[in-house]
Amino acid sequence: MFNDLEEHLPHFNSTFSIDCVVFGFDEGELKILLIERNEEPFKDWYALPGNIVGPDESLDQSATRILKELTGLGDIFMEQYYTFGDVNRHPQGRVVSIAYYALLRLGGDKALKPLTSYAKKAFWKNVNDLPKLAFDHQQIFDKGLEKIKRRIKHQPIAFELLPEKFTLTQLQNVYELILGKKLDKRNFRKKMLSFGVLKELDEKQKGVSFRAAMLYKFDKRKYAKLFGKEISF
Amino acid sequence: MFNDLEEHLPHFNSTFSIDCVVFGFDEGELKILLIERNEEPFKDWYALPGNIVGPDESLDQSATRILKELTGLGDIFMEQYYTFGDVNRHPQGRVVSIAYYALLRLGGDKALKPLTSYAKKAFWKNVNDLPKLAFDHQQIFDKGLEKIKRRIKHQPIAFELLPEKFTLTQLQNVYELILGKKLDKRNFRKKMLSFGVLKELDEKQKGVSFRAAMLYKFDKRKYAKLFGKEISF
DNA sequence: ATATAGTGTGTATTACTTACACTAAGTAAT
DNA sequence: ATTACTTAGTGTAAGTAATACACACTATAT
Repeated sequence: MFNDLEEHLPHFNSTFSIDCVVFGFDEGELKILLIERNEEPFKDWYALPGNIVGPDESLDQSATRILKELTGLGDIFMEQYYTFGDVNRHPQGRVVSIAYYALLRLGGDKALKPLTSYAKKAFWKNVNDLPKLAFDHQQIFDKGLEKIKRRIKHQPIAFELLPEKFTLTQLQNVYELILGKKLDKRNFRKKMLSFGVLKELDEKQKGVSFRAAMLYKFDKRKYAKLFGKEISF
Repeated sequence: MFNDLEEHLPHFNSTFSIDCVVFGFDEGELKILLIERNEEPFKDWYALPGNIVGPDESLDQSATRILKELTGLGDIFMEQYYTFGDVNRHPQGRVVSIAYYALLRLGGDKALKPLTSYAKKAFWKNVNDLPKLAFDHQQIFDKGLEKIKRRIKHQPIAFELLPEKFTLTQLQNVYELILGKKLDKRNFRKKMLSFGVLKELDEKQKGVSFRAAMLYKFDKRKYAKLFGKEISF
């Protein structure tokens, strides 16, 4: 299939891979998905989920596949954000890695059963309490977090982390965790509601031992419109 | 050097390349640098400058080298912004391309004498009047323009396009061209000056057949500080 | 009934954004 | 020297958005 390449293009043995920073919001914490590696190099180390891009898949397809293998989920919000290509970032050769971040609704306890051989297991870890990571994955994570910090200020991506029905406090929580600072409750609500993408439901939170909060969902049509525009938080 | 790769990593013949969208501002126009290709595929077509990443250079180094070969200039502001990896984007094989944009002070008439064999010649072309481009380079350009539109709103990168001494009208011009809309002169000046990174010089524009404007330069120290923060234009 | 813990609401002040039009200064032509 | 031309340079008022701030309400648990 790639005979032409050998004949015409200057090339050397090289590989590209995808690495994913998968954010999830659960029990008031911002977490990312890590795996424990089952292969050399860095066997038994913790790492970001990632894999080699196959010859017949595009980068986006590859990222989607990796997440599917890991979580069983499709239709996840993801976005490519940076490509890491230092010469020695992989001890076994030249591997350029294209990084994606993903935002995931944790909601129910979705069991993580990686279908891949390269990972022993997968688990969620609070972003403020990460172990030492393999390769340059700490750097990849740092840049990913920085990216969604910027992004959340200008586009309504926070919803991607929440279940279908959520309270305003939960939404505020997501913003506070990503931005790393406290926000004023009244101002937050005023502003959020002013975007006009939230729909108040006739339903309240359940199972809490205090006053139950109203549940909201977001209006997908208006949300899609807003997504195109720049908002400012 | 990359023996390990052959032994351990799944791989196939593949290559990565860098493509650059080099913006320049000249005579009131926003331009980019194009080359006329001297090699197959797409021989004689116009294309963005770009090249294969060498085995011993990082992505940033490679991008810097490409610009140096093309313009003779070093120390150019550039930033990686997206990686294009569709399976069939290159007719001869799998080539993933990491895209950079660069902002360049045109100022004097710097002759463009490409030192590379793959380009017959290089020239500047107004962004609103681009010819048909090779590969997926139109798409790469589109995304690059979109990127600096976003970026210029939040970070003071416009200066990178201007000569050391410039007038406020020139600065406004850059903003208008990138954002693609007219701005109010008084409001623009008010806001720009409020950032506190501009220094008024004791010097005026020369060689114009009308009232000469004051020249400004920007204060690099304050500029560096501001660069870290988010501004909003 | 009482303690507890989180929900939900309004206003006043300040800062920022927008819209808008004329005079000043220099050059070129007569 | 006068005039015509072209761009430079300036202020204010009105509207909009951001911020700071405190207490009563409601559901549950004991």
